[in-house]
Amino acid sequence: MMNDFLSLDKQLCFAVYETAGEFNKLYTSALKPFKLTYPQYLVLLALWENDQVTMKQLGERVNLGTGTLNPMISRMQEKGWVRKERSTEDERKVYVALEEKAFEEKSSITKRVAEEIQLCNISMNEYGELMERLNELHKKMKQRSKSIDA
Amino acid sequence: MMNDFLSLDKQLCFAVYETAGEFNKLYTSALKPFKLTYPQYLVLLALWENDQVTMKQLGERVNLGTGTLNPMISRMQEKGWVRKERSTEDERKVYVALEEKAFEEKSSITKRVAEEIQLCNISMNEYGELMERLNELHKKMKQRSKSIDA
DNA sequence: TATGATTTAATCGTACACGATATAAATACA
DNA sequence: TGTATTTATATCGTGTACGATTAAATCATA
Repeated sequence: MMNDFLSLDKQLCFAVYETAGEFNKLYTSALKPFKLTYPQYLVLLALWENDQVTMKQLGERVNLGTGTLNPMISRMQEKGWVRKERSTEDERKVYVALEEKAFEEKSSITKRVAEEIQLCNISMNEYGELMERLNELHKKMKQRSKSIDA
Repeated sequence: MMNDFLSLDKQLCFAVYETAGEFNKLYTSALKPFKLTYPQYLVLLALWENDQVTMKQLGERVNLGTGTLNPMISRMQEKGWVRKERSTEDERKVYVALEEKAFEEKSSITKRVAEEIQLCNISMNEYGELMERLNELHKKMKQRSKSIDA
């Protein structure tokens, strides 16, 4: 029983690890024409939904700490996707805002990504099922890490 | 229809990304006492199954290129987990072999990891289901990336 | 209102991760 | 035999990722 569990766990951690890697490669190739990386695209997705947020809020949305996010946003700023604006009311806060370029290119970027994904022939059903189960797992893992912190 | 697809995709890539991140954190904390990282543990898992393989073979098993694997194996060598041995028959090849330490600590490492995982209260059923679906997806994504290369 | 605690960003050190390039050994074959 | 191609590993540059530390602004409260 314990052994079954261990062996399943071994397989699952490989599966998650490798699937994440494949996603990375897939998106990397789709995003290459735009000179965007996969994590940068995830940040854009978050910002397209909700612009003008602080670094902290953005970090919570994409699950990244300041040590990762800060240099990444700086690079995106240099490439003209976003700008940082320090709040005048509370000078600790820095707001991240989308630049015109990010709005203009939104539809070509998402279109390109969708085309690439569809090459994988994944059905909507498969997609939905997998995601539900991933989210269940994700939720449990987050619960654990929170209870550890406490 | 296209929009449903796009929105599902967006959610799925987030879900995979974040779940991979949570796995990383979970294993990182479980492996800390052994001074192992999560990718290093995956390499050990592969080597416990099959020792004495070349860098190339190992890279295929864990889905990592030489640019990632080589410095990682060097670090693991410095810490006494493995050793590199250049083949005398074909001097291009380098075999990776486990050191005694890796055999000795195997059971305490896997035990520690299993304990940590069980804190998440994941049932065997959930585990198995999720993995099957991940593997389906993974297979399709690999097919795609292979057909691109060709 | 001074000051200690909290909040927010930025920086630092270590370790992946990948594609591109370099190097050297082995093989193919004209 | 000699040269071109292939194969295996190593290195390089860029970009995540994370925990720990630093620094500055704000807040709480004595």
